[in-house]
Amino acid sequence: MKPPRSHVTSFDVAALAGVSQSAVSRAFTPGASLSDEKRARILDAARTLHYVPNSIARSLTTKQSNMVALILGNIENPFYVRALSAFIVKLQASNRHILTFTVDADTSCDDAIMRVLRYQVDGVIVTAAQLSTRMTALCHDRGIPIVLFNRFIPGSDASVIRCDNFAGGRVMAETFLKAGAKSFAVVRGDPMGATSQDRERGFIERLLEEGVKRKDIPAIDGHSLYDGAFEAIVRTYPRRAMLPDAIFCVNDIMAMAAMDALRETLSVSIPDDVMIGGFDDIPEARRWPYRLTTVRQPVEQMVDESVALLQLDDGEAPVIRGVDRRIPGALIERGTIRPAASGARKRRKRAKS
Amino acid sequence: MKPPRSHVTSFDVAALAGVSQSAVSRAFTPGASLSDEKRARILDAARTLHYVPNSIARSLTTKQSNMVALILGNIENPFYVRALSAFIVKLQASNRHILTFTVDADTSCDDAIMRVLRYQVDGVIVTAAQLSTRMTALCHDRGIPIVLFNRFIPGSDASVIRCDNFAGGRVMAETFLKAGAKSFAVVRGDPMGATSQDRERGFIERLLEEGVKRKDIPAIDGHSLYDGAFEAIVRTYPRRAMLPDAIFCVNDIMAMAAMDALRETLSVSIPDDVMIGGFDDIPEARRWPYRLTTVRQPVEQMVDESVALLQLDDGEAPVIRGVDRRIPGALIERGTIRPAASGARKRRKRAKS
DNA sequence: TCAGCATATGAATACGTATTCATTTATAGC
DNA sequence: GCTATAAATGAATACGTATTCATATGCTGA
Repeated sequence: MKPPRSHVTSFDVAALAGVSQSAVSRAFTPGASLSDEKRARILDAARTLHYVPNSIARSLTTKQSNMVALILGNIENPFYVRALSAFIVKLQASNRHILTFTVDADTSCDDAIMRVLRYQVDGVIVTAAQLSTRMTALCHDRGIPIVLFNRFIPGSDASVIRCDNFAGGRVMAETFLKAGAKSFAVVRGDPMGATSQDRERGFIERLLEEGVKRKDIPAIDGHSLYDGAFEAIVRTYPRRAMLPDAIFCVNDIMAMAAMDALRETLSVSIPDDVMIGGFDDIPEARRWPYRLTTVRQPVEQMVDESVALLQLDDGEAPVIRGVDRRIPGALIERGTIRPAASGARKRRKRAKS
Repeated sequence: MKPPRSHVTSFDVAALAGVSQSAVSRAFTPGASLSDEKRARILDAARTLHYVPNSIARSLTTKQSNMVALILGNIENPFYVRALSAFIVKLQASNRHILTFTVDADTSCDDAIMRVLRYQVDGVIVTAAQLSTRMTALCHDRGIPIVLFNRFIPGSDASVIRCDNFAGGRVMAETFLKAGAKSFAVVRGDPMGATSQDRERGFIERLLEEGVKRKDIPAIDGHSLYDGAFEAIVRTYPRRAMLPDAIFCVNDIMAMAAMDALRETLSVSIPDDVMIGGFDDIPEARRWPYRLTTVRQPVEQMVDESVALLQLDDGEAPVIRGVDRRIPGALIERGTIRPAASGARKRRKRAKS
């Protein structure tokens, strides 16, 4: 029975290999000056002793933890799960480790940040959570870059990477219009969240241009949750006659909830009785019961740009702040919106020449 | 412009508060011996200097990183997302931090373990990934507890917490039998994985007892993926006449895929033309298009027991090994299996007295 | 008032590595 | 063969905290 918890250190390896501790350290540092013969001998010794370098101690001297914090709310939304997954894969590939936090959806994540700070992380990514400007300042003071993923916090100088939600909303309106819709509704998520707001505003703006009255575009609160949207839809539309031509849900889970609700309670046929538009293009959206027409968020690209903004590789670069990158989404046409009316009889003005 | 990256240390705080560095350390250590007056003064000084204790340095002396590694494969399966979420919440509540890793589904996670080891984590949780016994030994040598979540690796002395998959499979068979099914099929996940195998074996065992021939229970490989199961079902059942009475899918995503596939390609009606059983009870399973009858895995309890097994709180306890806890699942009856035949004309033997 | 004890406090040190600096050894240029 | 340069090496130190040890202080009971 060997002594438990006896951590073998670089000194032990050094002793066995007959070299100095410095040499052992160098053997595990790529690019360090060390003869091949000695390196081989050290690695051998390390293997027989089951030596593994202690990253904690390493971080203490390097001041580089090689860790990135990921703070996320609302993990119920598959979109954020996809983003999480993409972040993990991407960061792992560059030999970085991920410290994951969840906070209650749309709660301030200040305490999470405080805990993150203690770990000297190399960067912070925040998604689906509130963040005070004080915390941003705290991070920036310490040279820790912080990027908001699909979040926008007014007054903050944190960098943000987001989908062009406003344009996406417009595209959805355009698509409904081309399909001949004349009455509308929008299911929104967090009424305070910029993401939901932007999508809604883009949608409405385009409709206003077409002469639709603002008061004729009712907003339904779905709270970005399946159940929330399901119940809201059931409550709002007790009878089929009350349905508009088209409903824009600001994200896909809520669109799926709306479809399920309408089909279950009113046996509605989609898109014949009502058209549905979503946003995100989560994997479920293309499945058979839904075949949702939606705006795809370019997750991979958004993740790539977020990580790039962290500048993980040159530690001395000043932290980038204040970037606000909007990446366009792409309309994915599936079965919940009728194809553009072929007769071209609906276009009032601004008809494509 | 203040000097960037200048980390304020406990010495700085000590200087400002007019005390020793030891005192500052004690001010941040609950239960340490320090006068209230001095503690208040130190916390004040810390606040004005924006001081935050450095957990890295702390971990170096305490040999406690307060971090737990979570290694997961197949994040596509919502069940594991739920587990992930539960783990994060639970560990976060006890002030622990989570280091997240993903590995390719059913790939060995040895390299992830190696990286984890470097961080001196207090515990490791592995789910949906292979793990060599060598790695288990490596962790145990270092006193790092490791628990397999819903995984079983023969020959390993890692502890495992899992659902009683075998019993769950039996229950599903029983339910099909009570509903009057006479022909069956099973969609399995990873043919090598113990989880999938156990569910399948339990299912088959119960059917054999009823006189069903083994060769009459075809197995279809769905690879635990939605798309995998969808395609396998389409390929296996080109015509409706070929369908058995009941199909047991060893997890819910594959059950959903099977339902979608059968409805889309054959316009099959469920449960009238064919009954479907799942396993997991993911949130999607209860949604309108599915209303899946399934075996619920008690995620919360499984997570609680997993964390308990880590013994995070008494660091000196020897690591628990070799535990194999099987927690029973619960049958959730919804709409994809007909209710038990009321005429009670089908029960041959072992009829409930 | 004093022994006896619990509490407060600071100096010093350990934790395990990376890295600087000085020294030695190999390499190249002529 | 000799100098100029580059590579290799080890000793020593820094990183920021927790903790041990010894000392000082306050408090109890007689």
